[in-house]
Amino acid sequence: MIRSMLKTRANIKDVASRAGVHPSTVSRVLNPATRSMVSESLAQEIVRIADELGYRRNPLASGLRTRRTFTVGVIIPDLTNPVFPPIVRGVEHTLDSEGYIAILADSGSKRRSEKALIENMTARQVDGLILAAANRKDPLVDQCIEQGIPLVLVNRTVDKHNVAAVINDDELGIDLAVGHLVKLGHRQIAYIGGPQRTSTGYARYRAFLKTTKKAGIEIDRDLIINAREFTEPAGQAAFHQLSQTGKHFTAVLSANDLLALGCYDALEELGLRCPADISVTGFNDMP
Amino acid sequence: MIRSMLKTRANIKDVASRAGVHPSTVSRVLNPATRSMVSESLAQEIVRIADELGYRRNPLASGLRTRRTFTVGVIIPDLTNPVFPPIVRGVEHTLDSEGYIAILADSGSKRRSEKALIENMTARQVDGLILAAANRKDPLVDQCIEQGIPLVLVNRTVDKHNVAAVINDDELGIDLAVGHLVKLGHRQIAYIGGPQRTSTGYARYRAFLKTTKKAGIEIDRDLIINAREFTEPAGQAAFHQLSQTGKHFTAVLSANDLLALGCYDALEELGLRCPADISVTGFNDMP
DNA sequence: TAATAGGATGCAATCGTTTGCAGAGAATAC
DNA sequence: GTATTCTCTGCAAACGATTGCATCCTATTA
Repeated sequence: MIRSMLKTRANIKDVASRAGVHPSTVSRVLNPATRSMVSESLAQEIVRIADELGYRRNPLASGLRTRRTFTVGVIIPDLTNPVFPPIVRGVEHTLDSEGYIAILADSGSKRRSEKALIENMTARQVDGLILAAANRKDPLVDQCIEQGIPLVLVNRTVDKHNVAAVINDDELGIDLAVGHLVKLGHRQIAYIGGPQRTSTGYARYRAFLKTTKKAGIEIDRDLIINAREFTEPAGQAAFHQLSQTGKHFTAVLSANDLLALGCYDALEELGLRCPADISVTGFNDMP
Repeated sequence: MIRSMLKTRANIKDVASRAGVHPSTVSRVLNPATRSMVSESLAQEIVRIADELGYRRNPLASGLRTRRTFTVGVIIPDLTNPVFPPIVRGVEHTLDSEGYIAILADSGSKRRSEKALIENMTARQVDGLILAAANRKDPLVDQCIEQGIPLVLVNRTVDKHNVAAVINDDELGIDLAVGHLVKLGHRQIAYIGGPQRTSTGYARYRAFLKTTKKAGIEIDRDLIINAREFTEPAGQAAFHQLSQTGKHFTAVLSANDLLALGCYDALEELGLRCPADISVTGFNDMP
């Protein structure tokens, strides 16, 4: 075959000429929405020829014309944070089943690069964006909405707008954690929260206050520390800060598992044992 | 401005007409390789106008013409396996710095879907593929090579061809692990290996045999089990199988951390403690 | 001063699809 | 038997960029 030497792949024109029809006819057959326009017998013949030639529609060309790329951008702050892989996996799987693909970007939590990434993705004509790194007030989100880019937030949400967001029930989670600690007999509970600029950090902090109040537990404000980041070092630092207050506490509730891990590090440095000396509870669901 | 009402974004024609030149001139200016063709003063003017209008090249159109999409496909068997996120992150970061983006797909270790994914990605005209899921004999890899698709293997490699692969030094790793156990005084060492169809599983198995021989350790073949998968349940099952041999061993070396985790599960079920009763060593570098 | 070289820009075809419009028959209505 | 409506397919113009070729103008050379 000459074809195999010249071009890498059959295009719509090849299929058309092989079937003795015009490319537009082939296009119509291969598009479910327009398939009914062409006579059934011819349609079948065209389909046959198409996959005989191994034809695949070129998404670039078709996207150029239709402005749909069946592509969505996924921006994650840090893929090595164990919260995200399962999310990404699910997202990717769902997209795949609908014929979409995911463009993945790890922003490394840098705002600058997030802006650039969004820019890049919209230039690439993604059909939508999935953000897992939004802050409560987020100019980037504002901008997307303004430009009319379909947007879904994951894990976190924003204060303004009402943009689709899939998040978990922070209040319930904190409630369960507090309940658990209380049931174990803890009364002096410290709290290590996350950054208040994030919806999760903020919601969990509020939930902690509310839940402990409801349970009738007195909380010393000095035993509440909101870390600047959801990271292990931040948790470690926060724990040290707690212990430096000199106040007594028997349990620590962390707003996030990475923070909790940091607590363990600090415990070890201080020669304390868990749970013998102090209980540490996290939030997400890491291994 | 009428523009803002009609189209979403300035295109090359807009820039051209605003600058009073032909689109081709704009194209040349914006392409580093051809920029020198146009007079410096005009070039600067065009650049100025371009970013005044917020012009971004449309990668679909340009890719259609040039057949380069600055896109690479990344196929991972299971993103929730902690080995992969750092890899993906690194890959993505490097690609990004070169103006490429990553299309991520999690194959769920299914061969069928891998084939479909590769198909999908090549249809989308990716400039290259990164596979983290190759088997030692891999028809999919053969196919890519045959079709001339640039390919890089990560984490695992194949027997045939010599395709670029970035992998770690399995032999060294096993050597270190065995050395460590020996130094601790272990002599009865069991081994839980990975699937022999993978280069990692195979190489580590060979390395184990070689290293223990070198160290003068007698290994009972019954205490070597190669699991079918690199998963926690597989490790668990393998450990049970080991204990059912009734043979004595004081340490287990696992070819992978997930397998090691499975061992812990099994230990717990058997009421054994680690490291008091038995030492368990893994391989990769999970938290 | 005429011939020639060279630099800068425009022209138009092309990449592979999609889709509004038009036209050709065939079928139906009157 | 003519008029009207369908049904099916082709035509050609987009979509937004790139690039070989032609052209024009200016500078160099003999």
